[in-house]
This record gives sequence, C-alpha cells and structure tokens, in this order.
Amino acid sequence: MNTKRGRPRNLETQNAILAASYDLLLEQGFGSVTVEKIAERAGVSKATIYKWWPNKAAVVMDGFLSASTAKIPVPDTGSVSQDLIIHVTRLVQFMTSREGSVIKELVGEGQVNVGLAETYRSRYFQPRRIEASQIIERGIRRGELKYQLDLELCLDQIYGPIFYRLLILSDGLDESYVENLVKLCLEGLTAR
Amino acid sequence: MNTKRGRPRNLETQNAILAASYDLLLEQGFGSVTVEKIAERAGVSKATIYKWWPNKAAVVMDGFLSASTAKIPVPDTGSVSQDLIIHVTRLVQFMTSREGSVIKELVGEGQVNVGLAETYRSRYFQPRRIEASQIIERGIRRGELKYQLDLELCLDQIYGPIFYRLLILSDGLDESYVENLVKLCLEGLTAR
Amino acid sequence: MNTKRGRPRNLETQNAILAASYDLLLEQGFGSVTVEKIAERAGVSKATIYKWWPNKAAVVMDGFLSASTAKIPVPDTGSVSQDLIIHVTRLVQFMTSREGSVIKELVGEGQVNVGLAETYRSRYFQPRRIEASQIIERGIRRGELKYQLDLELCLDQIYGPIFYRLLILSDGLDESYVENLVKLCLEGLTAR
Amino acid sequence: MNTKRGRPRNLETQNAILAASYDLLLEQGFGSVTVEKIAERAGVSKATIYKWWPNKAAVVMDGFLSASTAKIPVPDTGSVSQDLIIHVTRLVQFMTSREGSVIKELVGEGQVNVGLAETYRSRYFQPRRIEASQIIERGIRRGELKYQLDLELCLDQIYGPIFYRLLILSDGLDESYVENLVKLCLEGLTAR
DNA sequence: CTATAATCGAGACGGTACGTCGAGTCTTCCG
DNA sequence: CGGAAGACTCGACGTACCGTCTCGATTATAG
Repeated sequence: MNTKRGRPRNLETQNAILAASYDLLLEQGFGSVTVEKIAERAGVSKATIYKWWPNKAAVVMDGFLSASTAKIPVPDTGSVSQDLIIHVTRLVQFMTSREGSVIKELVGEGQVNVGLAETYRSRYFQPRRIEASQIIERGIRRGELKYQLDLELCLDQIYGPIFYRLLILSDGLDESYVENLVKLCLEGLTAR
Repeated sequence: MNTKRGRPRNLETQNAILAASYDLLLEQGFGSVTVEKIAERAGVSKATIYKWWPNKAAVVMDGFLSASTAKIPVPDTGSVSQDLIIHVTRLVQFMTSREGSVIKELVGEGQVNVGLAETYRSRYFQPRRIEASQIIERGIRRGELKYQLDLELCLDQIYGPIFYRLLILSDGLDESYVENLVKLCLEGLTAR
Repeated sequence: MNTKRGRPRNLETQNAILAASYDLLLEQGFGSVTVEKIAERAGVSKATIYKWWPNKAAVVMDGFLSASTAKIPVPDTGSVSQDLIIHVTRLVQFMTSREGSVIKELVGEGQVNVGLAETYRSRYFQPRRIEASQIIERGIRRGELKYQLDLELCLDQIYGPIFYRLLILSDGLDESYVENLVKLCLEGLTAR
Repeated sequence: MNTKRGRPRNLETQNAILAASYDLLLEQGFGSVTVEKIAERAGVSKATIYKWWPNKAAVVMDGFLSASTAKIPVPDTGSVSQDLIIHVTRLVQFMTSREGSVIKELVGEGQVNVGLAETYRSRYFQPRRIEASQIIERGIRRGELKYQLDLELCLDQIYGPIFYRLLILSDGLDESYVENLVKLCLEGLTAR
C-alpha cells in the first residue's frame, strides 16, 4: 500500500494562491484582503485554500513570506558605525516602502493571533536579526566594540527605536535620524 | 440662541458605555468585544453608542483611555541610572499586566486604523513620554548626561527596545534585561 | 382658577405640520415620509407632533384630508349615462394624478392600520359616494333607472371596477374604458 | 462548461424558508413578519434568505404563492347566473378567511412596492381571472350573454365591487350581496 | 485498463457582527 | 403650560466575511 494515491497536489495552484494573496495585500492592505477575493483572483476555490491553510491570516502570512525576498544586504566597509548606518538606512527604506508597510499590518494582526506572531518572528524577524548581528560580531572581533557585549541587547538597541517609531509613533524616520541613533548607541548617553 | 438646548446628554449613560467597554476589553480582548455586548452590559441601546462614537474601535479606545489612570510614577533618586531602571521596570510590569497587555491589542488595531492610532499616540504615548523625559532632563541639568542630547532620540532608545520586544519579539523582559538596557544606553557600545 | 392657563396651542404650528406632511407625501410618497422630516420641514419638534397625533399615519392622513379639496364636481346634463361618464372620468383623472395616487398608498397602509382605514372611509370615501349618489337618485326620479335600485350596490358597481383596476390591476384606465363600463352597467350583460 | 457546478441548492432549505414565511404571515400578518424570525423558524441563516430573495417582501410573497393552492373551483351548472353566484361566493369566502385576508395586506404593501405588485398581479390575480373567464365565455357561447362582450370589462364588473368592498369599504359581503350584484350585472340598471 | 483515492472548482450554507434607520418616548430649558 | 431641541430605547434592516460543507469533474497510482 503506497501512501501516494490519488491526484497529486497542484503546485501551480498553491503558487497562484500565494501570489494572489500577496498582490491583494500590497494593493489593499491586510484588513481588506478577503479569502473570497484571493480565491477569485487565483482562479481557485475557497475550499482549496482552507484545505492547505487553517485560516486567512496563515495564507496571507505565507504569501508574504514567499514573496518577500527582502534580504536587506549587510555592508562591510570596515567601520561598524558606517556599516550600521548603511544597513539600518536600508532597513528603514524598505520598511517605509509599500512592501515593508504591510509588515506593520501583519505585526498588528499578530497582537491578536499568536500563531501568526510566531510565524513572522521565526521566519521573518529572527533571520533578519541574524544577518545584522554579523556587523556587531565583526565589530567585536576587530576591537571596535566591547568584547563582552550582549548581542541580543545590542540588536534591540538598534532595531527597537526603529520599530517603535514605525509601529507606535509613526514619526519621521529620515537618514539623519538613523545616523544620530547609531552614534548615540555607540557613544552612550553619559557625559564624560 | 442658547447652546444648551434639548435634553442633556446623560453622563451616566456615557460612563456606563465606557466602563462596559473597558470591562469587556479586559475580559475578552479587543477582538471579542462587540458593540452589542457593550450595549447590553451598559444597559444601553446600540444606536446610542453609534450616536457618540463612529465605530467600535473608537468606543473601545475611549473606554480604555478613560479607565486607564495608568500614570507610571517617575522616581527621583538622584541618579539617572537608578531612576531609569526603576521607571522602566515599572513600565514593563504594567505592560505585562492584563491591563497593559490590551495596549498591545490596541496598537495592533492601530496598524490598520489610522484614527485609532492617532488617538493613542496623542492621548496615551505622548503624555507618557513627557513624564519620562523629566528623568533625562534632570540628568542633563545635573551634568550626568551630555548636555546637547536629543531628548526624543533618548526616549526612543529607552522605550524602543521595550516595545520592540513587547510587540514583535514577545521575548522575556525581566528586571535584569532592563538593567542591562539602561546600562548599555548610558555607556554606549564602543570599546575604549 | 382659570381653565386657560399657560401658553395656548399655536394654530400655525398645527397647520405647518399638516402642510409639511402633505408636501412630503406628494413629493416622496407615504413610505418615505418620516416624522423627523415632517418636524424639520415644519420647523417643529417631533414631540409636538406626537402630542397631537397618535402616530405617523394619523398625521399624514390628517395632512392629506385637510389639503385635499378634491371635491369632484357632479354634473347634471339631464342624462344619467352622460352624468356618470363625466363624473367617473373626472374621478379617474384625479386618481391618476399625483395627488390622487397618494390615496392608493394610504389605502395600502390602511390594510394594516385599522384606524387609518376608518378615517379615510368615513372622511374621504363616504362623502364622495354621497356626492355621486345624487346622479343615481336623479336617474331614478326621472324614471331612467329602475325605481327599486339598491343605491349602495349601484355605487359599488361603478366605483368597484375603477378602484379594482387602480389598486390591483394597475391597468390602463382611459376614457373609453369609462364609457364602456357605464354603458355595460346600464344595459347589463344579458343577451335579449 | 457544465451548468450543474457546485453544491446544489438544498430544496429543503428553500421550502423551509417559504413555509416558515407563510406560517408567520398567517399568524402575525405581513407587518410583523421579520426576516430574522423566518430564518430562525426555518432553521436557516439570514444570509441564505438574502441570497435568494432581494428583500422581505419578496420572500413573503413567494411563500404566499407557493403555499396558496387557492384555486377557487369554477362551477358549471348550465346557468351563467348560478355559476357566477357560486364562484363569487366561494371567492368571498376565501378572501374573508385568514388565508385570504393576508392577500389584502400584500396588496396593501404592493401600493408602495412595485415589484411586489407585479408579482401578485401576474402570479395570483391574472391566473384567477382566467379561471373565472370560462364562466363568461360559456355564457356567450350558449347565447345567454351578449356575444360581443368585452371579457376584461365583464370580469372587472364582477370582481371590482368585491375587492372594492374588501380593500376600501370593509363592508359586509354576505351571500345576498353577491346574488344582488350578479343579478344587477346581468340585468343592468336601466329601467324598461 | 479499471477501481480507488485524492485534488480541485463552484457555490450553498450557518454564523456572527457590523453599521443604519425610523418610530416613539422622555427630559430639560425657554418664553 | 406650550413648544423646541434633542437624547434615548427598541427592533428591524440589509451587508459582509468567515469557515464549512457538498457536489461533480479531473487526474493520478494500484491492482
């Protein structure tokens, strides 16, 4: 008895669903995405969607993840400060683009949907953190940064203010803000 | 022409609505709050609710704001470091309480609802920032902190990581995290 | 102790209400008339309306009755046949005018509202029947019509088909229909 | 392309809706029928009702039409006079029964709702007229009635007074009224 | 080369909430 | 006291989306 009986899953169908889902997400935002619209645009039955994903949030998240190539490149200029400024500026640029702005909506939904939150944490934010941690680690190895630094904390200190502004304050995030932020992180607040 | 024409708005009604709304928010979370339930619990007609608030989010937000006394006290020990640690620890304690955790849901909803976001920004987060900025300003005046510090940026550096963890990483936020965070902010990342 | 204490009832107010009510009835039809709109147009408070009339139907009916001068003149040419044709033609003309067509709506409402029905019966249809019965009675006196005729039945025979068409069939009601109807009533169906 | 795609419409559901609708109509009258009550009694979702009917009036009308077998049998005694008296008496009996009385309410609603009116005209009144016209046509063929009679007019002359009394005058409609009416129609008003 | 098993499109359905509207009542203040 | 202003309740409306379900058609592997 083989387990592979019956008509096999059609990959194109899945891709069409993910693509449609992501398109709609970009066009109309999370709140306006409808399973019915996804189905229609993908030329697919609603039941098929629910066969492979447990609920709307899951499809949309999945669509987002598979579309968002979104690796923000990590520079290596030899200077931690420069690297951080470049990297974070790129991050900000991406986050304030249409594509990035849907992340805010997904995070919003994640406040109410634990499964969704876990997904974007493990499949989106953690990978990004690992990328960026290279800059810090290089800095430590080169002796630019304190050698006993808590890596996680460092990342929070850089990323925290950015997302805090994005998600809560909705305040301007221009290049000079990034520069000042990085500088302050490096130097500290303390007067000498 | 008198401005006080007609049957005056019944304050008890409004309070009952806001109270019911907040109770439900605490009990069941934003997603499960229903205008109908609010109306029923407040002993009020649904139409009355829609007369004074444009939609569910607005009532719930208003209920939250009028219930949340939530001033996190600002300590004054004479040391910026100590003050920050105490203050932020309190903030974290509040945010991880039931009462605080609904804020995360509201912020979540705010990603999709601009009006709501503006409300909690101006009526919740800004006031809280002003409270905390006293600690920084005192530190500057006393010469503990650099005198040309950008206040907004400082606040972001303290608050950012906290809300970043709360909203996105959902990671542990214990007392030692706060201490390390404050210490790092003050000292900076740079090796000397 | 005087019986006439306080501010006396303002007749103009009542008239404004009735006029507004009738205007709206003509403009928008019974279904779209709203007590609120009546009040607004009459520059009057809703409560005042409910003080003098028990419900919407009553005001509208009253407005209709006091505006509709609507006496359809009864001709006297010397010939019953001629008189009937002229009179009924006029009736049809009125009933198919905007002003008349609201009567259909009132009768419609009357199917569900007994009070309203009684009102239009006693204050609109009965008076009109009395007018027309003169034609019949003259015919009997002159010997044109059978002398033992049942007056009520005669009126039904003339009016019935008209209102049946108006209310149920919504069919054409031109002058030749009226002529044929009157002729058939007079001559009867029987072959000789 | 097959026409029978998708889950087929569940006939029981539709019937349950129509039955519930008709029951409520008989029990409480048109004005008190509620889509929500229909849904509840039929064990059906409100959305399903609105999927197949555009509004309350349409469902109720449809429920009425599919329940009302209501063919009033057409007698054939050999005498037009007798046949008419019997038929019209039966009609009156039906119309004054609970089942018939809802027709008055539907006609009432029809004064304000054109779609509804068209429906009951074409699917209720026209069919009934055709039934009754047999009596007239038989009378013409047998030479009892004038051979060039206008059929429509004849029907109006019989039915008109009945519905006029039912809808407007609400006056007694006993057997003797019917007899007198038929007699007068046949003989005419004219003295000889 | 047929039976079995799964996928899939179409679309009906129950459920739950939304926001709106109108009727009618009630409260307060003004003349 | 009459009346204007307008707050409030009640009950229904029609809409939208979710997630589940039932068909029939399709497409593969197993026997």
